[in-house]
Amino acid sequence: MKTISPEMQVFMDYLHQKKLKLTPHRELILEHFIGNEGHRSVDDIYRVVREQDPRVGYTTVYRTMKLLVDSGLAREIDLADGMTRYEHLYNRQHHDHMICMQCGSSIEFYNAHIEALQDAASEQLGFRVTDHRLQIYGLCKSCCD
Amino acid sequence: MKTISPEMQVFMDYLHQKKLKLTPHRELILEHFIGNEGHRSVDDIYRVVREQDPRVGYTTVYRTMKLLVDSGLAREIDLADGMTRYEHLYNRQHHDHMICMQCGSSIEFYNAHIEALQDAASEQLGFRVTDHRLQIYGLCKSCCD
DNA sequence: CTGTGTGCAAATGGTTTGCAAAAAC
DNA sequence: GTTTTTGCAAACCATTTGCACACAG
Repeated sequence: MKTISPEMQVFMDYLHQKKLKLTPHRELILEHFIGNEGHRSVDDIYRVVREQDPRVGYTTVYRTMKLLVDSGLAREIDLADGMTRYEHLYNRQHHDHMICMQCGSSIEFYNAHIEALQDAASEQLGFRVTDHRLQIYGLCKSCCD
Repeated sequence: MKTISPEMQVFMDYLHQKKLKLTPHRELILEHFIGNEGHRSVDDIYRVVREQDPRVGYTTVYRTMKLLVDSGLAREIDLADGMTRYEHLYNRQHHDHMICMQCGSSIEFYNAHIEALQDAASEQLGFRVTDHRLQIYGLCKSCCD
Protein backbone atom coordinates (compact mmCIF):
# COMPACT_ATOMS: atom_id res chain seq x y z
CA MET A 1 0.00 0.00 0.00
CA LYS A 2 0.99 3.54 -0.69
CA THR A 3 2.22 5.84 2.04
CA ILE A 4 0.56 9.19 2.27
CA SER A 5 2.85 12.03 3.26
CA PRO A 6 1.55 14.53 5.78
CA GLU A 7 1.70 17.20 3.08
CA MET A 8 -0.47 15.07 0.85
CA GLN A 9 -2.90 14.66 3.70
CA VAL A 10 -3.09 18.42 4.18
CA PHE A 11 -3.66 18.89 0.46
CA MET A 12 -6.37 16.24 0.36
CA ASP A 13 -8.14 17.86 3.28
CA TYR A 14 -7.92 21.23 1.62
CA LEU A 15 -9.22 19.96 -1.69
CA HIS A 16 -12.05 18.10 0.00
CA GLN A 17 -13.07 21.21 1.86
CA LYS A 18 -13.09 23.16 -1.38
CA LYS A 19 -14.98 20.37 -3.13
CA LEU A 20 -12.07 19.82 -5.48
CA LYS A 21 -10.39 16.58 -6.41
CA LEU A 22 -6.93 15.21 -6.04
CA THR A 23 -6.22 14.46 -9.66
CA PRO A 24 -3.14 12.56 -10.87
CA HIS A 25 -1.68 15.79 -12.24
CA ARG A 26 -2.14 17.66 -8.99
CA GLU A 27 -0.70 14.75 -7.07
CA LEU A 28 2.32 14.62 -9.34
CA ILE A 29 3.00 18.31 -8.95
CA LEU A 30 2.71 18.17 -5.18
CA GLU A 31 5.00 15.15 -5.02
CA HIS A 32 7.67 16.92 -7.00
CA PHE A 33 7.26 20.07 -5.02
CA ILE A 34 7.65 18.45 -1.62
CA GLY A 35 10.35 16.12 -2.91
CA ASN A 36 12.71 18.93 -3.85
CA GLU A 37 14.02 21.69 -1.65
CA GLY A 38 14.77 25.20 -2.68
CA HIS A 39 13.11 28.11 -4.35
CA ARG A 40 11.46 26.83 -7.46
CA SER A 41 9.73 28.68 -10.23
CA VAL A 42 6.69 27.42 -12.13
CA ASP A 43 9.00 26.71 -15.03
CA ASP A 44 11.33 24.60 -12.86
CA ILE A 45 8.43 22.52 -11.62
CA TYR A 46 6.87 22.28 -15.07
CA ARG A 47 10.03 20.86 -16.57
CA VAL A 48 10.59 18.28 -13.86
CA VAL A 49 6.98 17.11 -13.80
CA ARG A 50 6.99 16.93 -17.59
CA GLU A 51 9.77 14.36 -17.53
CA GLN A 52 7.45 12.04 -15.71
CA ASP A 53 4.23 12.91 -17.52
CA PRO A 54 4.49 15.06 -20.65
CA ARG A 55 0.74 15.55 -20.72
CA VAL A 56 0.89 18.01 -17.82
CA GLY A 57 0.51 21.56 -19.07
CA TYR A 58 2.00 24.84 -17.96
CA THR A 59 -1.37 26.14 -16.94
CA THR A 60 -2.00 23.25 -14.59
CA VAL A 61 1.24 23.92 -12.77
CA TYR A 62 0.26 27.54 -12.29
CA ARG A 63 -3.18 26.60 -11.10
CA THR A 64 -1.92 23.87 -8.79
CA MET A 65 0.72 26.13 -7.24
CA LYS A 66 -2.05 28.57 -6.41
CA LEU A 67 -3.91 25.78 -4.67
CA LEU A 68 -0.78 24.81 -2.75
CA VAL A 69 -0.30 28.38 -1.59
CA ASP A 70 -3.93 28.55 -0.60
CA SER A 71 -3.76 25.29 1.28
CA GLY A 72 -0.81 26.56 3.27
CA LEU A 73 1.72 24.11 1.82
CA ALA A 74 3.65 26.63 -0.24
CA ARG A 75 4.68 30.23 -0.01
CA GLU A 76 5.39 32.64 -2.83
CA ILE A 77 8.71 34.41 -2.57
CA ASP A 78 10.20 37.19 -4.61
CA LEU A 79 13.87 36.69 -5.34
CA ALA A 80 14.02 39.69 -7.62
CA ASP A 81 14.74 37.59 -10.68
CA GLY A 82 11.56 38.38 -12.55
CA MET A 83 9.43 35.42 -11.62
CA THR A 84 7.52 34.13 -8.66
CA ARG A 85 9.22 31.34 -6.80
CA TYR A 86 7.76 28.92 -4.29
CA GLU A 87 9.09 27.29 -1.17
CA HIS A 88 7.74 24.74 1.28
CA LEU A 89 5.71 26.04 4.13
CA TYR A 90 4.42 22.89 5.77
CA ASN A 91 5.94 22.19 9.13
CA ARG A 92 8.61 24.68 8.37
CA GLN A 93 9.69 27.54 10.52
CA HIS A 94 9.00 30.93 9.05
CA HIS A 95 12.19 32.52 7.78
CA ASP A 96 13.45 35.36 5.63
CA HIS A 97 15.98 35.69 2.84
CA MET A 98 19.25 37.34 2.07
CA ILE A 99 19.61 37.58 -1.68
CA CYS A 100 22.96 37.94 -3.40
CA MET A 101 22.64 40.40 -6.26
CA GLN A 102 25.72 39.00 -7.95
CA CYS A 103 25.32 35.22 -8.03
CA GLY A 104 21.59 35.17 -7.31
CA SER A 105 21.88 32.72 -4.45
CA SER A 106 19.74 33.17 -1.39
CA ILE A 107 20.39 32.43 2.25
CA GLU A 108 17.54 31.66 4.58
CA PHE A 109 17.68 33.06 8.06
CA TYR A 110 15.45 33.39 11.05
CA ASN A 111 15.65 35.77 13.94
CA ALA A 112 13.02 35.40 16.63
CA HIS A 113 13.82 38.79 17.99
CA ILE A 114 13.11 40.51 14.67
CA GLU A 115 9.86 38.58 14.36
CA ALA A 116 8.74 39.64 17.81
CA LEU A 117 9.58 43.27 17.11
CA GLN A 118 7.57 43.18 13.88
CA ASP A 119 4.54 41.89 15.72
CA ALA A 120 4.95 44.49 18.44
CA ALA A 121 5.29 47.30 15.92
CA SER A 122 2.17 46.11 14.08
CA GLU A 123 0.09 45.78 17.21
CA GLN A 124 1.04 49.26 18.24
CA LEU A 125 -0.37 50.59 14.96
CA GLY A 126 -3.54 48.52 15.16
CA PHE A 127 -2.47 46.44 12.19
CA ARG A 128 -3.51 42.79 12.08
CA VAL A 129 -0.67 40.81 10.54
CA THR A 130 -1.38 37.90 8.23
CA ASP A 131 2.05 37.57 6.66
CA HIS A 132 5.32 39.34 6.29
CA ARG A 133 8.43 39.21 4.19
CA LEU A 134 11.88 40.50 4.80
CA GLN A 135 14.46 40.50 2.07
CA ILE A 136 18.02 41.65 2.55
CA TYR A 137 19.86 42.42 -0.67
CA GLY A 138 23.60 42.50 -1.04
CA LEU A 139 26.60 40.30 -1.65
CA CYS A 140 26.98 36.84 -0.20
CA LYS A 141 30.18 35.77 1.50
CA SER A 142 31.79 34.17 -1.54
CA CYS A 143 30.92 37.07 -3.82
CA CYS A 144 32.50 39.52 -1.35
CA ASP A 145 35.97 38.03 -1.83
CA MET B 1 15.90 83.66 -10.68
CA LYS B 2 14.82 80.08 -10.25
CA THR B 3 15.41 78.22 -7.02
CA ILE B 4 17.06 74.87 -7.33
CA SER B 5 15.82 72.27 -4.89
CA PRO B 6 18.41 70.07 -3.22
CA GLU B 7 16.91 67.07 -5.01
CA MET B 8 17.39 68.82 -8.31
CA GLN B 9 20.97 69.51 -7.36
CA VAL B 10 21.55 65.84 -6.60
CA PHE B 11 20.00 64.87 -9.91
CA MET B 12 22.09 67.39 -11.82
CA ASP B 13 25.24 66.11 -10.18
CA TYR B 14 24.27 62.56 -10.99
CA LEU B 15 23.51 63.34 -14.62
CA HIS B 16 26.71 65.28 -15.00
CA GLN B 17 28.71 62.42 -13.63
CA LYS B 18 27.02 60.06 -16.07
CA LYS B 19 27.53 62.53 -18.91
CA LEU B 20 23.77 62.87 -19.33
CA LYS B 21 21.72 66.01 -19.58
CA LEU B 22 18.98 67.57 -17.52
CA THR B 23 16.36 67.91 -20.23
CA PRO B 24 13.06 69.74 -19.73
CA HIS B 25 11.21 66.42 -19.66
CA ARG B 26 13.45 64.96 -17.01
CA GLU B 27 13.19 68.12 -14.99
CA LEU B 28 9.42 68.08 -15.20
CA ILE B 29 9.22 64.48 -14.05
CA LEU B 30 11.55 65.11 -11.13
CA GLU B 31 9.61 68.18 -10.10
CA HIS B 32 6.38 66.27 -10.01
CA PHE B 33 7.94 63.39 -8.23
CA ILE B 34 9.42 65.46 -5.43
CA GLY B 35 6.37 67.68 -5.25
CA ASN B 36 4.00 64.84 -4.40
CA GLU B 37 4.26 62.43 -1.53
CA GLY B 38 3.20 58.84 -1.50
CA HIS B 39 3.79 55.70 -3.45
CA ARG B 40 3.35 56.52 -7.08
CA SER B 41 3.35 54.29 -10.09
CA VAL B 42 4.78 55.19 -13.47
CA ASP B 43 1.23 55.61 -14.67
CA ASP B 44 0.40 58.07 -11.87
CA ILE B 45 3.41 60.17 -12.71
CA TYR B 46 2.80 59.93 -16.44
CA ARG B 47 -0.73 61.25 -16.09
CA VAL B 48 0.19 64.20 -13.88
CA VAL B 49 3.17 65.22 -15.99
CA ARG B 50 1.06 64.93 -19.12
CA GLU B 51 -1.31 67.57 -17.85
CA GLN B 52 1.53 70.01 -17.91
CA ASP B 53 3.23 68.82 -21.07
CA PRO B 54 1.37 66.31 -23.25
CA ARG B 55 4.46 65.70 -25.31
CA VAL B 56 6.05 63.61 -22.56
CA GLY B 57 5.83 59.92 -23.36
CA TYR B 58 5.34 56.87 -21.21
CA THR B 59 8.78 55.60 -22.06
CA THR B 60 10.46 58.73 -20.84
CA VAL B 61 8.79 58.40 -17.46
CA TYR B 62 10.03 54.83 -17.17
CA ARG B 63 13.52 55.80 -18.19
CA THR B 64 13.63 58.83 -15.94
CA MET B 65 12.40 56.89 -12.93
CA LYS B 66 15.25 54.47 -13.48
CA LEU B 67 17.64 57.39 -13.41
CA LEU B 68 16.07 58.70 -10.23
CA VAL B 69 16.47 55.33 -8.56
CA ASP B 70 20.04 55.16 -9.75
CA SER B 71 20.81 58.63 -8.49
CA GLY B 72 19.50 57.74 -5.06
CA LEU B 73 16.49 60.05 -5.16
CA ALA B 74 13.85 57.36 -5.48
CA ARG B 75 13.29 53.85 -4.29
CA GLU B 76 11.25 51.12 -5.93
CA ILE B 77 8.72 49.51 -3.65
CA ASP B 78 6.45 46.55 -4.15
CA LEU B 79 2.99 47.07 -2.77
CA ALA B 80 1.72 43.82 -4.20
CA ASP B 81 -0.67 45.54 -6.59
CA GLY B 82 0.97 44.42 -9.78
CA MET B 83 3.13 47.39 -10.58
CA THR B 84 6.30 48.99 -9.36
CA ARG B 85 5.81 52.06 -7.23
CA TYR B 86 8.30 54.71 -6.27
CA GLU B 87 8.85 56.77 -3.16
CA HIS B 88 11.22 59.55 -2.19
CA LEU B 89 14.56 58.56 -0.83
CA TYR B 90 16.39 61.85 -0.58
CA ASN B 91 16.95 63.03 2.96
CA ARG B 92 14.44 60.53 4.11
CA GLN B 93 14.87 57.98 6.81
CA HIS B 94 14.76 54.41 5.66
CA HIS B 95 11.48 52.78 6.56
CA ASP B 96 9.35 49.74 5.84
CA HIS B 97 5.72 49.14 4.96
CA MET B 98 2.64 47.52 6.35
CA ILE B 99 0.28 46.81 3.48
CA CYS B 100 -3.45 46.37 3.95
CA MET B 101 -4.65 43.55 1.73
CA GLN B 102 -8.21 44.84 1.83
CA CYS B 103 -8.07 48.55 1.07
CA GLY B 104 -4.58 48.58 -0.41
CA SER B 105 -3.33 51.37 1.83
CA SER B 106 0.15 51.22 3.25
CA ILE B 107 1.57 52.44 6.50
CA GLU B 108 5.21 53.41 6.77
CA PHE B 109 7.06 52.47 9.89
CA TYR B 110 10.59 52.45 11.16
CA ASN B 111 12.11 50.48 13.95
CA ALA B 112 15.76 51.11 14.69
CA HIS B 113 15.98 47.95 16.69
CA ILE B 114 14.81 45.79 13.77
CA GLU B 115 17.27 47.54 11.49
CA ALA B 116 20.14 46.88 13.85
CA LEU B 117 19.20 43.23 14.21
CA GLN B 118 19.11 42.83 10.44
CA ASP B 119 22.59 44.22 10.13
CA ALA B 120 23.83 42.03 12.94
CA ALA B 121 22.28 38.91 11.40
CA SER B 122 23.82 39.73 8.02
CA GLU B 123 27.25 40.37 9.40
CA GLN B 124 27.17 37.10 11.24
CA LEU B 125 26.60 35.29 7.94
CA GLY B 126 29.27 37.25 6.10
CA PHE B 127 26.67 38.97 3.96
CA ARG B 128 27.35 42.52 2.84
CA VAL B 129 24.06 44.41 2.85
CA THR B 130 23.28 46.97 0.18
CA ASP B 131 19.53 47.24 0.72
CA HIS B 132 16.66 45.56 2.43
CA ARG B 133 12.91 45.55 2.39
CA LEU B 134 10.41 44.48 4.96
CA GLN B 135 6.76 44.23 4.11
CA ILE B 136 4.10 43.26 6.62
CA TYR B 137 0.82 42.17 5.06
CA GLY B 138 -2.51 42.17 6.84
CA LEU B 139 -5.43 44.38 7.69
CA CYS B 140 -5.12 48.02 8.67
CA LYS B 141 -6.89 49.41 11.68
CA SER B 142 -9.96 50.68 9.86
CA CYS B 143 -10.36 47.47 7.86
CA CYS B 144 -10.23 45.42 11.05
CA ASP B 145 -13.44 46.92 12.39
C1' DC C 1 -25.84 13.69 -17.93
C1' DT C 2 -23.50 17.08 -14.99
C1' DG C 3 -19.77 19.22 -13.36
C1' DT C 4 -14.89 19.58 -12.67
C1' DG C 5 -10.18 19.41 -14.67
C1' DT C 6 -7.11 20.25 -18.45
C1' DG C 7 -4.26 21.78 -22.48
C1' DC C 8 -3.81 24.84 -25.90
C1' DA C 9 -3.69 29.13 -27.79
C1' DA C 10 -4.74 33.72 -27.27
C1' DA C 11 -5.11 37.62 -24.29
C1' DT C 12 -3.30 40.54 -20.65
C1' DG C 13 -0.61 44.09 -18.72
C1' DG C 14 3.43 46.13 -16.90
C1' DT C 15 7.80 47.01 -18.72
C1' DT C 16 11.52 47.25 -22.28
C1' DT C 17 13.45 47.99 -26.73
C1' DG C 18 14.31 49.24 -31.84
C1' DC C 19 14.38 52.88 -34.48
C1' DA C 20 13.97 57.09 -36.86
C1' DA C 21 13.05 61.81 -35.89
C1' DA C 22 14.02 65.71 -32.80
C1' DA C 23 16.76 68.30 -29.70
C1' DA C 24 21.06 69.58 -27.45
C1' DC C 25 25.71 70.97 -27.68
C1' DG D 1 28.09 67.64 -37.24
C1' DT D 2 27.92 64.50 -33.56
C1' DT D 3 25.74 62.68 -29.70
C1' DT D 4 22.00 62.17 -26.66
C1' DT D 5 17.05 62.10 -25.96
C1' DT D 6 12.51 61.04 -27.16
C1' DG D 7 7.93 59.10 -28.73
C1' DC D 8 5.83 55.61 -30.98
C1' DA D 9 4.89 51.09 -31.91
C1' DA D 10 6.28 46.67 -31.45
C1' DA D 11 8.39 43.26 -28.66
C1' DC D 12 8.81 40.87 -24.25
C1' DC D 13 7.63 37.73 -20.83
C1' DA D 14 5.45 35.93 -16.76
C1' DT D 15 0.93 34.99 -15.84
C1' DT D 16 -4.13 34.51 -16.72
C1' DT D 17 -8.13 33.34 -19.24
C1' DG D 18 -11.50 31.48 -22.86
C1' DC D 19 -12.91 27.59 -24.53
C1' DA D 20 -13.63 23.07 -26.24
C1' DC D 21 -12.61 18.63 -24.97
C1' DA D 22 -11.55 14.88 -21.47
C1' DC D 23 -12.86 12.60 -17.66
C1' DA D 24 -15.10 11.21 -13.26
C1' DG D 25 -19.18 10.37 -10.42
